[in-house]
Amino acid sequence: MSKRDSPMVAHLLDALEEKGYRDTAPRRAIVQAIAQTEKHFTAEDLRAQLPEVGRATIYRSLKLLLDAGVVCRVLLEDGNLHYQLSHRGHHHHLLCVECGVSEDLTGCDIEDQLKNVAAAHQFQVSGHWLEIYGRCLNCALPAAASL
Amino acid sequence: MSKRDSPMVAHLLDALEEKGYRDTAPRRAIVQAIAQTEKHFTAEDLRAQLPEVGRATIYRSLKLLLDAGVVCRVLLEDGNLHYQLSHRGHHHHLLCVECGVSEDLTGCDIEDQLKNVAAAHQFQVSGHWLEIYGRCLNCALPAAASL
DNA sequence: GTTTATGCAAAACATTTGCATAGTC
DNA sequence: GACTATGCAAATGTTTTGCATAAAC
Repeated sequence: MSKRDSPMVAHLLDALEEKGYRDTAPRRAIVQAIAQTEKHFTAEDLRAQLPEVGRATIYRSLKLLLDAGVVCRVLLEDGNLHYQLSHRGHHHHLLCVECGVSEDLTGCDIEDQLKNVAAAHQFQVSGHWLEIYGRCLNCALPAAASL
Repeated sequence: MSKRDSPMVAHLLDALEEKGYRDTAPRRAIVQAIAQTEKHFTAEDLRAQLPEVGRATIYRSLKLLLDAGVVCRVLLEDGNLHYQLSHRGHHHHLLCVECGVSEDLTGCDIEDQLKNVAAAHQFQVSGHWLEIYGRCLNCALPAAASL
């Protein structure tokens, strides 16, 4: 059970508890850091933010959060994989290439379309991974103004 | 100019030449290894196949081939990035999760659809990355038969 | 002959693991 | 008290870099 934390922090801790993982100080620190950002991040970003937490604990905790489904990986345009807060289940991401803000896109209805395309290649589709890159409102406006 | 090589090998060497890169023995070896597989591969796969070529040369050559647009990166379902032969320009991949065969999918027409979805989030789309996972004909048949 | 590429070894990262200690339940 | 988590350091794996030598043009 989580104490008086922000709703998001409580949600993340609950997800860990549900999986039988213990409520510890380092995990709280990690979860708080994650809850505070709307951007994607790397293990090393977290490490820089939380120098008091050991490297191994950061990597191990990220795996637990992934496993619990409350954090997911996102693929950046340059091929780097980062982490971010996530809805459970299948979804996609809108990633701002300027500021790094990322947003979950639930409700994915391209699967049918993919199945049709793949059928032409005699492929039986079992899944897909889609990332969408662009500019968020804040970043798109200044760019348009300076044209 | 490339000698009597397979058409694909010649195509790859030509792509390098077009960019002003020299025709060397290690590059030929790398290009031949790549031309011979329809699967995705890693730098270390190539290294195992070509022990006579130095590690650095493999990594450097892969970058050149990427830059020349004849090789691209694919994202595996587990988050690993591999390389594969590629059409130039924007395209997607059908990846067989059983045998690793991968096929290019040219003609991508989901951009409009993505723009609509993203507009609802006030995002201005500039690009996307889509990978499709499933089973190729050879792998789908045995699986269906054993049900 | 000038320029570019190679190979090696070392460096730079990123991630994982073993193990003794400390914290949680 | 039993079990799990942590921190550290070391091991592992991957990719990059410096530099002297060799090959291409």
